[in-house]
Amino acid sequence: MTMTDHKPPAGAQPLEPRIPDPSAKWQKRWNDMALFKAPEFPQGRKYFVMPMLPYPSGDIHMGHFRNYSMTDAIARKRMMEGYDVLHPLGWDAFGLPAEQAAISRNLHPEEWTLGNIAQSKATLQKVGISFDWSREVASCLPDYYKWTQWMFLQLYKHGLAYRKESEVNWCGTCNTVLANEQAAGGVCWRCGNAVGRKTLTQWFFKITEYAARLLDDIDHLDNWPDNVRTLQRNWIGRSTGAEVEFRLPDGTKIPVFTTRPDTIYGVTFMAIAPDAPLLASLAIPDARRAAVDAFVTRTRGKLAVERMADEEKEGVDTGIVVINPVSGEQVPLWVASYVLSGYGTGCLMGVPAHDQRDFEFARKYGLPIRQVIRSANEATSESGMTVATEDYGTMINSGPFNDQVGQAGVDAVIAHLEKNCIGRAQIQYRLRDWLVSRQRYWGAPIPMIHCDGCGIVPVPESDLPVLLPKGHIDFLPKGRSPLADIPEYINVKCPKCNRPAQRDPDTMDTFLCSSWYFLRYIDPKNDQAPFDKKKAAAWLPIDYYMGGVEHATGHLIYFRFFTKFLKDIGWLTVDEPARILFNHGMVMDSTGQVMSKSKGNVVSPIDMMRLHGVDPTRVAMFFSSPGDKEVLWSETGVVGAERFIHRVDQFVRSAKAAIGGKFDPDARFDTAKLSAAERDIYRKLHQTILKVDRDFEVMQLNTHLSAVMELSGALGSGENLRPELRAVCAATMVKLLAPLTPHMSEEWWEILGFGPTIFRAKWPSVDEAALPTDSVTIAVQFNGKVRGQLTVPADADEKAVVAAVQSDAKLAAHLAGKSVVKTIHVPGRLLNIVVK
RNA sequence: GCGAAAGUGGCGGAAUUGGCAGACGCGCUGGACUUAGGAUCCAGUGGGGCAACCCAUGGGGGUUCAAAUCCCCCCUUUCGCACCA
Repeated sequence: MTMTDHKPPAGAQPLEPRIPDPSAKWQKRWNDMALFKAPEFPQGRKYFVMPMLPYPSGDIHMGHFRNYSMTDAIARKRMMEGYDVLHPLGWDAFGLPAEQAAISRNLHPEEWTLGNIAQSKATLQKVGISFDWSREVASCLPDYYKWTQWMFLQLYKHGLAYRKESEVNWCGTCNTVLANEQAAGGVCWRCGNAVGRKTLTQWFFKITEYAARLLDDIDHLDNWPDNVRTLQRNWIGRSTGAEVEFRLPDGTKIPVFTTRPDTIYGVTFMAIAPDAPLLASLAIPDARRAAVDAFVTRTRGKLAVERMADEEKEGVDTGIVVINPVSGEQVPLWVASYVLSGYGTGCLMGVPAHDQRDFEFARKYGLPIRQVIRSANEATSESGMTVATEDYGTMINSGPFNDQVGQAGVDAVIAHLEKNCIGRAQIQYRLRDWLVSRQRYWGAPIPMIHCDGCGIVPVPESDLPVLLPKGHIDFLPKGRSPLADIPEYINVKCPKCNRPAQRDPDTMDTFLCSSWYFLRYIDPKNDQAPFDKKKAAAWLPIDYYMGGVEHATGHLIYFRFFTKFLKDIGWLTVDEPARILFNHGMVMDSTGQVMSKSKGNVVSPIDMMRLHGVDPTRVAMFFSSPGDKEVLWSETGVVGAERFIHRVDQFVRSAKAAIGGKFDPDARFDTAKLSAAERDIYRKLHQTILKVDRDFEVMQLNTHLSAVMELSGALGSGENLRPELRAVCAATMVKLLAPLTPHMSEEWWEILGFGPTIFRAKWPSVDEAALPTDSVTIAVQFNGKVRGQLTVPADADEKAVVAAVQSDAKLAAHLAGKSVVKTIHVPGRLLNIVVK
């Protein structure tokens, strides 16, 4: 990896920006006046805005620049609106790339990480983002990860952290296990390689205990994008149904989950996952033993992607029979590749007539198919079926349940199960517990000790942090944590019995670090607690959280989970962390490729700034598309931005020259005393304020800018305006631009004679009296086609407008020889005359 | 396969949510001023037609006085989930 080169394109002359860039001057002043330093406690109205915690992979790129420029714009507008603003940034500083860098260039991960942080921070300061740097956090520093460990201990104390042996996602490239969310689609989220499986004993968080609340509370996240809410709902995946206890002839229970208890008479086989723990404990008849073992070995050896790619369902008969507790019938138990060990009980009842997967499996192995549901329009015989019928319908061939319909049938079977103690209504979630241990060095050590005598013993809170050992460490992956090979680290005394014991050698998933960092921003220096409860109560929730959709089913679920947990144990007063979530679009290169270091198409904001200045670059980016859509980055757009800024600059200077001395930038004018031209401008000015407010709040900064451009176009040179109005227009335009062009606006504000900073000036408000117009231009349609325009008094009614049409020769011609069927008048918009 | 979103000039994108499609900008064309232009300013710019007008928001149907917007079918693209019983 190389740090971004800041050299101009080959052959280009070193150029001065077209407009002098005042950014350094203002950055220094802001710093000197501590403009962005948030108070400990908000005094008045508060606004907590933040971007998602970035991983410091090198210097920042255009994507970061766009993202932070958006939170910057929000922070600055809120400052002008009088809020106490908290706008912090920190670093998701643990994680694999640092370790990879350590291996490939013999740098300690910490050195590499802190170097990247320093460089990124320097760049962000140069582009003038309004972060309160006094609250910066880095998750890899002991004063931060001490509290990450503390979080782990709280979860453990409350029974939400546990260890279990299971088959887990294993990335052979990264040499570590992965959480389900990080192995979506069977590939590793970081390196993109196929994920394998491995049986290991690992730490898990019982996020499933919060599944219901995480799902239900999505309904209250009104200001989150719908797609994120849908993604989360699907990811958590609630299914309602029943658990049914099938039994072996010897009485051993084989519980299964089903969403269709009404199909229980249609069960013709049972299927168990090859890796289901239950399978190992079953007595398989000798005759079948070898075949079953061979199948299990073969299936379990496959990578997750290979298994998913298998179109054919495969299986083998175990020779075991299972008794249907409702019908009393005996059916064979198969091991089947399509059964997932992690869902439900890892075992299912096969109902081929009414489940497509079971149907395909039954067809392949010649298992019987029995219809037990009759739905409205299907009457095919079992042998003629080509697909399963999964619709609800009337129960048939179902003994005492015959003729029950749909949900009533489901309920009747569940009632029967419960009455006879052979099952119960149940809800299943697709969400799995969160696997949090990682076999790597560069993460927060898991604060647990394994003692032969006492078992698992948590590190006492007073002993935190458990520090990562420094010095010479072999980072080369061996399939176990590098910490396992450091005796000075691993060997400790048991806190309980004081006898020799071992530390847990693993570190935590970095998603833990980022699950609570927003709380640390609130109280970053606290060495007694992760944060102060009163400060948290005052600042939370986050008012505006900005990040990419890619975190919809990972970080954003974990972070909601932590918030709910901390509320439950009395640390927080909110149970949702963020009020507004905004998904920014990506920055792509001009060919539509995502900018990424590995593709080598990263554009550095530094080059752009040097060439064009900070604010023109911001304008070009904001202008190119709305905030939630991607940007295809091209340098051509910046030309328009420069021209626009230049025009505003001219206007501001000439307006100041015309007025000479002091003026009130928020002055109101009596429209009756203005000339017609002035009244039009004054109206335009206030219409612009209205539009800008509306557009800004939905991050449509492209139309925010276009509104101000229109205003600027309408103003022209401004020579036809009285100096007071001309100056107010200049001041207002400068304010409306301030969130987007902070440095230029400060400069203009100073030119206009104000100070010390525009960000303590009042955001413009709309003068309602300026808005009404006395006449409007409306479209005139005949039979829905626009045939002309007409300027009429603003309050003209339909009759008056029709009369105006009749007296307009060109329009009246369309009426000649026709009869009017009807007219539709939309005041201020159009008149449609239907003629025949 | 399932689910979600989106398809508008040469390009980025507007359109108060059913009311003049193409705002604003880039690019392009012409002009002005210039020793010069990657500067600035002015004008033009969806397609067709001398015109009245006609055609245009992926394609095809429909609802409506009126559709980029609502409904149905199809095509394409992007994203998410991938046997969740």
